[in-house]
Amino acid sequence: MTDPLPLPSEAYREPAERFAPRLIGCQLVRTLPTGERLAGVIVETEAYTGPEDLASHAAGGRRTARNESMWGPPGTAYVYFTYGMHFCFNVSCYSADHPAAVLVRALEPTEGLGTMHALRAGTKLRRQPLRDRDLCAGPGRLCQALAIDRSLDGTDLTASPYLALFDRPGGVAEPPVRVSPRVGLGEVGDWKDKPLRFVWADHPCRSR
DNA sequence: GCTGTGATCGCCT
DNA sequence: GGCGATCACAGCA
Repeated sequence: MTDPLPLPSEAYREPAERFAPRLIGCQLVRTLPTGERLAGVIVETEAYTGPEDLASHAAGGRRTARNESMWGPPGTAYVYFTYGMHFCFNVSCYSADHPAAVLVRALEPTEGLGTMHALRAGTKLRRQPLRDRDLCAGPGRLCQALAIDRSLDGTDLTASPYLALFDRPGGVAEPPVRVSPRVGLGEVGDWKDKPLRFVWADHPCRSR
């Protein structure tokens, strides 16, 4: 197998429904201001295809200060805050001025697990010890574990020293991917049922 | 494993 | 003023 290379720029130009499964098995690397590396392999994603997608923050072509990064060039990080306490990390794709993005929902943590545990511990007491496989098993969890917040919104993932994506290593089997409807959506008609969620089948680090 | 519920606040209507 | 691309916990199977 070969060492992981940066995800090539043409990969980001795919439509979200193709880019989302393409990201499964790729590596997300977060470098802290201290220089410490935190990393994980992507095991779960969701596609938000464009203005026609009623579940998207950009449904109907909505463009606001909050979702501006969805409209950025392919490879722009879109980080938003939700439920009063969580961040979610997305990667914009397809083309500039087209609001398509892929939500990264879960990672298998591979580097910096000690720091991830510290970041996830936060201020609240935890009754059960946190298992490694649960460190990044959800969109809010992985942002907390990798110290991703609104300050990274708009980051160019193809050129940032702080946040980067690497391709799957060559010479290893392609991960088995299970496709299903997206989760956590409100009333969005047909779009609720479309198969736009991609999960590494039976991976222990997928979200529940 | 599953289900129900409270927490908490920026953003849009 | 209402709600959300969620999480953790309790209680039950």
